Amino acid sequence: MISTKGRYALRVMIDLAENNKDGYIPLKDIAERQGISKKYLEIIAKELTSGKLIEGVSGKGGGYKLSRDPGEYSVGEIIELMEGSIAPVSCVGKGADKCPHASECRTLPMWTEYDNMIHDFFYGKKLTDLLKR
Amino acid sequence: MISTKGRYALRVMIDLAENNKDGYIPLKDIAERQGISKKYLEIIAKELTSGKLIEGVSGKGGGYKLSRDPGEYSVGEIIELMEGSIAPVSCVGKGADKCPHASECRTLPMWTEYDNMIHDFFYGKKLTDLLKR
DNA sequence: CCATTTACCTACTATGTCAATAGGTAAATA
DNA sequence: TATTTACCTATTGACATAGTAGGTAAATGG
Repeated sequence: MISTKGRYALRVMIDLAENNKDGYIPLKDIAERQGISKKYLEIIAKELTSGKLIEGVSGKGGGYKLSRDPGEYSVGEIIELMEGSIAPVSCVGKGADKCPHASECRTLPMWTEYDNMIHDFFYGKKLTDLLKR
Repeated sequence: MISTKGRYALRVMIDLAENNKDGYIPLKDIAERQGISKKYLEIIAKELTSGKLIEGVSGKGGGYKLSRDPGEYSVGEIIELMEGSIAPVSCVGKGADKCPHASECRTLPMWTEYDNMIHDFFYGKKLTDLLKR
């Protein structure tokens, strides 16, 4: 299950991409447009910032903006940053804990296949694919 | 993330399929072969039973057996029974709570596409595809 | 017939994650 | 210099996960 954090982060990125004309965009505006608590968005924006996906400046006229062109973001990297990992089971993916029974496991090949499918799906999708057309 | 319950359930089904020669198989045997707590397996077997995927009889010589031919099971129905739903987000799938912004949502089409992909993957896989060859 | 084996039942618990909220401080500008 | 903004730490209630504990009921092998 993809949590609200991941989903909200995606909506923040989309909002920033669709309203990128006038410099920095304050969280207050995004919160109002998206109907999400500003306080909760602060947590999300913080993580997006430390992951170098967006940039923020304080003070009047400040806010956030994308640090790259919208087409340069994959949905996968956004979700993976927020969720930690997209892996469907602990036996596969990034920090796979190398189960000792891996060689004779009946289900591991399926999980691996599944993990690859998910990875391809989300890394194939770009932020621009989600914008209003 | 697919929980241990779903994964263990799958291993129970595989174990039953691979050892179906001699009638009913006691949980004790499965627990030993699979290295899973018998107590925990009881919970899983109970749910598999109430979902009509397996059948159990009490007493000496009792245990569990598959209620159908292994080829008649899809991995999807096993996981869905244990996890409740495979839906990746609350906006799609079985009990989708029909978000009021669905019509203008930028991300819903992607979640729907993702949900369909997952569904096809797991319902396309049969229990026999996981057995030792 | 009875001891043993098995499923089946209810309850409990420790740990962790999720989805926020609360109440501030620091920075930048109009 | 007042206001607006990001940024920081801490806390909370609800829920799910991954089991454990301690029994009762059913069926059979001896």
